[in-house]
Amino acid sequence: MKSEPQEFSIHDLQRKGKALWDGVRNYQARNMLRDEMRVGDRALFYHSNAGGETGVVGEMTIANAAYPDPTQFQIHHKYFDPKSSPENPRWVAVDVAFEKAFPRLIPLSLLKQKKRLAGMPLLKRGNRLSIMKLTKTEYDYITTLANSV
DNA sequence: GCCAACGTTGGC
DNA sequence: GCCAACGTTGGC
Repeated sequence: MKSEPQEFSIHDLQRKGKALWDGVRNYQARNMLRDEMRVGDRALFYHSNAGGETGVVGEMTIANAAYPDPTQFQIHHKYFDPKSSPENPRWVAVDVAFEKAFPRLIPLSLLKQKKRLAGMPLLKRGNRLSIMKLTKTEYDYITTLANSV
């Protein structure tokens, strides 16, 4: 799950313990939040658009299944969507819980070097989704990298 | 700041 | 439904 660290970082999540993962405004990503995420699922936290600090930074778990993203109804919020309504909400959010911050960032450049990660949507050309599935094998391998880099 | 690659909007 | 224009994402 991607977030720009200047917006919301792993350290923000660490401080809060639990947080609303809001602002997803892409249908494909929304469908994954809504249809595929269950309480207890594990997720990697990815810092996007972070200059030299772009990459995977930690782990979290899904603490609450998808429900309507409250920010879509807040007129002055940057995630406000005038086309959405409480009766017919368009966007959903989940709650995430902090698990761990890696001792150091796993840079995107390193992920790209690993042949066994080549199938990850994150590394596919042109992919801009902020929510992506990964296999258990990929997940475990990345957490291994976190401990060995 | 640049720009490729998308996604969305809206005229027709 | 087509498609041009525009907006966004996100790596570099």
